[in-house]
Amino acid sequence: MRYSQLFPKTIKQAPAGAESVNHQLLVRAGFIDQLMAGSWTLLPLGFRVISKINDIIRGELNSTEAQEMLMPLLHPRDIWDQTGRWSDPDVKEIMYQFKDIRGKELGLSFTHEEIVMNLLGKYVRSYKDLPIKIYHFSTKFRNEPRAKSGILRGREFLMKDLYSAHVSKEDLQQYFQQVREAYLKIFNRMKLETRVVDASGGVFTEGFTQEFQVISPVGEDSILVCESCDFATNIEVSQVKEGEKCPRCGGKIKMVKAIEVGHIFTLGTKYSKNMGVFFLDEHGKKQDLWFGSYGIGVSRLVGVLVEKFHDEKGIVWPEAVAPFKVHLVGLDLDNKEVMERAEKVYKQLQAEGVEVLFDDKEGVSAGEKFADADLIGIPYRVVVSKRTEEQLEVKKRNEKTTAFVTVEELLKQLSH
RNA sequence: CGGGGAUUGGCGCAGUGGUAGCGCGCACGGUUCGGGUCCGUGAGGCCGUGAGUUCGAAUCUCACAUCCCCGACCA
Repeated sequence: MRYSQLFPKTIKQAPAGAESVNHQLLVRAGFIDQLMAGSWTLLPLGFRVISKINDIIRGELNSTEAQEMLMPLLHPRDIWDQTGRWSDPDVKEIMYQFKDIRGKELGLSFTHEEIVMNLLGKYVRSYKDLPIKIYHFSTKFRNEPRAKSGILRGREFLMKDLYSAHVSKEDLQQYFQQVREAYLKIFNRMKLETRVVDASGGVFTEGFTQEFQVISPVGEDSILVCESCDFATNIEVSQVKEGEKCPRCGGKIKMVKAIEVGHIFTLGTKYSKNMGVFFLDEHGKKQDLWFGSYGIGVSRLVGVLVEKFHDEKGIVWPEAVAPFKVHLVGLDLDNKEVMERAEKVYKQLQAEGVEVLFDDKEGVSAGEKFADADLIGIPYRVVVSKRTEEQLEVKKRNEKTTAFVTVEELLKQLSH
């Protein structure tokens, strides 16, 4: 991508009122744009980050034999009535519900348990049809009383939700553990350290759930963590208190703020029973399905990553989720020879499959280009200028030092 | 939904009753050329909306809307 073509360009000043770091930096660097409170456009750069995150999630979930699909966001009331959730006062607070022009009652999706169970009811007959693991990436709508903190809490956001149906509690629990491990890999790949905490299921279930929390001062949840091991628990359900000893290792327990990035639920047979969905076991006997659901807040993750990975100059993306791998900065581009060299490097990198953002603008000072590169936060900054001659000047965003290398050496460095 | 703050060119802001200004950005010319150079010229605004007060309102009053923050509530 040529920077001269990139929409939109960076801006110097954060919008009035933007206080949280992710709000300021993501807007300034041109990753997101606000439509209204809690509602954001993912601009081209932001969308590239989303795609990277989704690819990571997709890869790990597919290796649990889960299958990707896509479900509608506009839901008819009658399916939601089957579990009684349409009229649940807690649900009514967060679900957008309305009538269309014919008077048909519809809701905008804030989750898909009912829709998935309805789908399963059409296709599942036998124990041989199970287990089923299906997921999608889609927009979720939640009528939040208060949208806040940039992209961290919106009224409309992107989420990956996975649903699984099983013949038995044991099989569900086994898959639940498998998803738990997959989630840890997913967050690990984007360099996010998460604590897994037992939590309450809110409007979803009274059953067992676990949250994946990233410790951060902008977090909205308070969790109790052990200073010595990875023990953690949500204060909503905790048996231990701050200052006490860790039940696992005896270390000291302290309270910290954290952001929830994932939540996994064992939902038991409640949905299956309420919606009359069952299967026949090997004795021809009707059995309820064991159901689970598993969510990751994808757009929230973008904000969390910025909160965790930034410095005073801008964002510092972990490589796995960066919108581009290389920010190629051309200086002295009004010099024809330098421009030709920069173009050549740009094309070489592209030919090798390296994702590169090429700052090809003429008449822009070096300082301004460097400031933009720091703000956008791409992992490798590669300079071509009069000074670099036949070499490239490489600097990693998260390091201070620069090095002069050949294109071949750079490609080698990028490949591992 | 309770409390607080904000609303003036694209963005950030100043302007306490007498015909609207600065910085950035943008356009043009020159200058500079490795950390947001400098100089000049120019385009761009029903001062959030509505109702009042006044000879006269960005400025005073009231209502509403929108955004941000703190609570209550939650991927």
